[in-house]
Amino acid sequence: MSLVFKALSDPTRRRVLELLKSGPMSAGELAGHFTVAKPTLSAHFAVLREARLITSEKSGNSVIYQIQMSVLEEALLGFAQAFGWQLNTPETPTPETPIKAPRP
Amino acid sequence: MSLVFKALSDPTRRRVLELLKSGPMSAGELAGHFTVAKPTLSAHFAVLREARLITSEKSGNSVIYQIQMSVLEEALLGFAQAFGWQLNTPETPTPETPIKAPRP
DNA sequence: ACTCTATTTCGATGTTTAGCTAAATACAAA
DNA sequence: TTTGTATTTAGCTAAACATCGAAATAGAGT
Repeated sequence: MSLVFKALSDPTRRRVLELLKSGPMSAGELAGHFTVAKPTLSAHFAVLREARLITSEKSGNSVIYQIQMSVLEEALLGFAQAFGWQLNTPETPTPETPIKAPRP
Repeated sequence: MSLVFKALSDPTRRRVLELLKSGPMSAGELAGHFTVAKPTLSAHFAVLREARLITSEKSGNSVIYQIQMSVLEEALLGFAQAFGWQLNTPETPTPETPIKAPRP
């Protein structure tokens, strides 16, 4: 959990996650959205990977990064619960308050 | 937002927030819950104060710390929204899915 | 095999962090 | 005013971090 929050404490890394939210993307493509040097960005990738927030996969001569939403969810959920809060993700609606299936 | 996440990236600081969740507490009282030296803890307080997650107030010869839930909420809410998530706090139930007031 | 492109590793540098002990400060109480 | 308690500041070390340019690596295509 500390690793996740540490990863989230940098704007560049949060932006990377946001970009990956739309779908997997190569390191180079990601780099196009930032002004920092590629080695710097590569280090950011490493931090995100260390926190298991992203996974990498080689494809040809480029590296495709993919977000791990479940890890992000779990960390935020865990923290929110400690404060009596409730986190609803689109994929995981809370059983107690179902949106669909209105009672007839 | 970065400051908040940075503050949350340390277990001791998260624990401090949890303790303060139950109500304001003096620095000494808080220190009783940790094994780290008091100056170290004081530095943690400074980080939390910098992120505006806590406020301090002198009372007699002790300092009372108080959590600022709104700041925590705002940061987490802002982040959750960027990911299409929804954060429900007890004080701020979402209008779209009211728990109380079932339709007759 | 060579070359081009993409990405990471390496090495250097400056900044930040967590932790400590010892000293300073602030206030209360005697 | 002196004493005692609570908290912070000062000064330090060791470890971690951010950033860069340059070099190394991996694969694709010729």
